[in-house]
Amino acid sequence: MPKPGPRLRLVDVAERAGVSLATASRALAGRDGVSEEVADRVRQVSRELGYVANPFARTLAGGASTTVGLVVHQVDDPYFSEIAGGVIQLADQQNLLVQICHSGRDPDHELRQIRHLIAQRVGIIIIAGSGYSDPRLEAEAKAELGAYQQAGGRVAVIGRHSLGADAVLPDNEAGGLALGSHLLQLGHTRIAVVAGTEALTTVADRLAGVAAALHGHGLSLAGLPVVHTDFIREGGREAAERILRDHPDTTAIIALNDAMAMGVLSVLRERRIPVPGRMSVVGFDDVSVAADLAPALTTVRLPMTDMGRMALELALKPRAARSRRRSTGHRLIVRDSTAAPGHLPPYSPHS
Amino acid sequence: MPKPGPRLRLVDVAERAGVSLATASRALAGRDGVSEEVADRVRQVSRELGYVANPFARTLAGGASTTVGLVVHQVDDPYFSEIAGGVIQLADQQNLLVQICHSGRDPDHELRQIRHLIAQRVGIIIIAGSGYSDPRLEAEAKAELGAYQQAGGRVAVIGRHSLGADAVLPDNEAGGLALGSHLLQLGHTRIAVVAGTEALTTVADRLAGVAAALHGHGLSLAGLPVVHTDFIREGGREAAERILRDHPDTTAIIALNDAMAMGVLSVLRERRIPVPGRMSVVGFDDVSVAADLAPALTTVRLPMTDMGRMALELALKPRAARSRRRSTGHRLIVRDSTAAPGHLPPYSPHS
DNA sequence: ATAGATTGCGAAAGCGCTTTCGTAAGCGCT
DNA sequence: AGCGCTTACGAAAGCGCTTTCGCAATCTAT
Repeated sequence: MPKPGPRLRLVDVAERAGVSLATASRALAGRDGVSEEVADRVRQVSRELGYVANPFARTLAGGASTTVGLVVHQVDDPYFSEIAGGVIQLADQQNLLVQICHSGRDPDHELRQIRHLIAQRVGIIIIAGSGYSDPRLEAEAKAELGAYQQAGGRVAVIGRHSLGADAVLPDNEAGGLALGSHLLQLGHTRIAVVAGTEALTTVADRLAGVAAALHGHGLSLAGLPVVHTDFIREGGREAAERILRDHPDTTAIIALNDAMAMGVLSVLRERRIPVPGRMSVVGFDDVSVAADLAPALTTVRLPMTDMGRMALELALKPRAARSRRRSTGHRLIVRDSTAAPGHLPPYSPHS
Repeated sequence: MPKPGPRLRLVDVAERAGVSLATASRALAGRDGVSEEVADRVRQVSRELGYVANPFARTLAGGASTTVGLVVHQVDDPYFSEIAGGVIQLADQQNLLVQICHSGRDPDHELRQIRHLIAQRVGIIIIAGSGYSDPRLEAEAKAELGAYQQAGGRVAVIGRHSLGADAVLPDNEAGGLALGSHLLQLGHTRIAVVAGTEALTTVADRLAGVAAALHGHGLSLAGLPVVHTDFIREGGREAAERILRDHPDTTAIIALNDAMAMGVLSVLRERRIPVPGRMSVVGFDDVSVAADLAPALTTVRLPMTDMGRMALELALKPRAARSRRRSTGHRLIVRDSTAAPGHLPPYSPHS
């Protein structure tokens, strides 16, 4: 790995401005103890020379860190990249740098990333994405982050409530309920759920919402196929194939996120199963492409960009005595992937 | 901004291992000048104590930087997030941290981000996304990066050739040619091009390919509507509306990236213009959702994930005397959004 | 006027690491 | 035994910044 070379230092600026190093530092940091006149001169020289402070030295010397670490499950998943977009939007305004780390949906890796960020001494850590239901791992992460916060670090989490930090929380349960109710009202009863990894709390929450909807109609989740696979497109594909094979009379599929819904749709398209004619499909999140899919996906909208922004806002605010929670709105977006059942004869794998 | 608190330092490890600070540093860095026995002891203690070096101090002291800065035009554009995925994949393997910055497609902002990364003393900078045709800005960025490389920094660029650095280059012109030829062979002649920002070199290259295809069939780009808008979905929408208004007899639209193609498709869907029956549409890039669109998009596939990986590989290799170029394959992927023209009567805005 | 409180600034001490330089010990050679 | 040469390690100097501390100079109060 290379090492960068000589650069303009603060001493150079100080010299050119005819002041001491200390004064120059104070002037640029906006600390007082410097006359307006001198401060102006320093700022002026600094601008002329195009001086940019070395953040490593600054941080090392105990200065404030200006980078925010963002941990996501997967960078190239639209759900996370939209959240990242929101974080970056606000960070840019505040002149903060965002460092994105991805955990690959592996709780151990996530913990390692968090440790790394803490070691980096970033000032703010934002953790996006569902928590894991393994209590040991959550506890470990929580302890690590607790010490970090104790030491002055700021933490905010998105879509997760178990980390003892300020949180931005979509109402996953209510969303699940809305989705379930929508399908039930259309008249579906043979509903299958593509649930994603069992280890994710988000999955559990959304599932609980679906269960509640069913309960309201005198049905139960226990009687329906619930397939746990990976929380990504490929997982949706697998689940869809299993459902078509084992429960060919299913008329509606609830995927607990849009990525999996896209996988489901792709399988249905390959098999030429009409959506929504023969099968209704719903997703969750409303990622930006959901509206462009074939057919346009009925889903629950979460304001991902706002969620990212809100999380950074929370982290930026002075730390409160107890962790704050901000919940986000959600809205059922009905598009073309759902309809009443029974428009077409049921699918037969051998036809 | 908070400052993190006290942490385990290298001296602590050294003390516990009964060696000097210097020896501990050497042992952990794998430098020689330390006996195997002592080195083992230090590593052992370090592991037991869970020591993680402070990268700021390390970098400041002239050590190797382990973070790579990735500059993209827009984080939440799938084209870039797939590239980022590739970079991160390899970086993770190499135990490097990736810091993603986005420039918002603004060359000035991009330059600022680059300066920031250099100031951060990251060891590697990867710049993804088209260059700008403004020669002044490119020159400035090039100068900045040149000095950085002079000083030992590593730079790689993706899809851009003007920065005097190792580059991963998709053959945009050949891709444009493939797209043009495909439509011409289907029999289209009233083709419109949705070109994206004029200031991007990628746009110019792809356009040149289209022009070459036309030329081969005795046609010329000059005779066709070429609409320059933003290189994103919304730009595609605008362009599509303009084309439908001003050139209602168009039978095929070439969008120079998938994002804009998605915008085009969304407008056509709203107006209930059948694709490909009445209008064929092609994109460029083959982002992962392209296959799931309505209809599935005919496009040119670029291996974005590989491109990200390749760029980091190039940057990791010892610097060559002159900048290296690796070109990527591309492949026309014919899906359902293209067909021969004239299957249906032309669109009339007043029907 | 003089003591005490401000204010504006410079000197210098770190932050935690890497690296250079110096030294003591161990080696083979004459 | 004496010489150089290598090897293993410690002391100490910095990397570029922030901050504490102390000292003039200036100001307020008596």
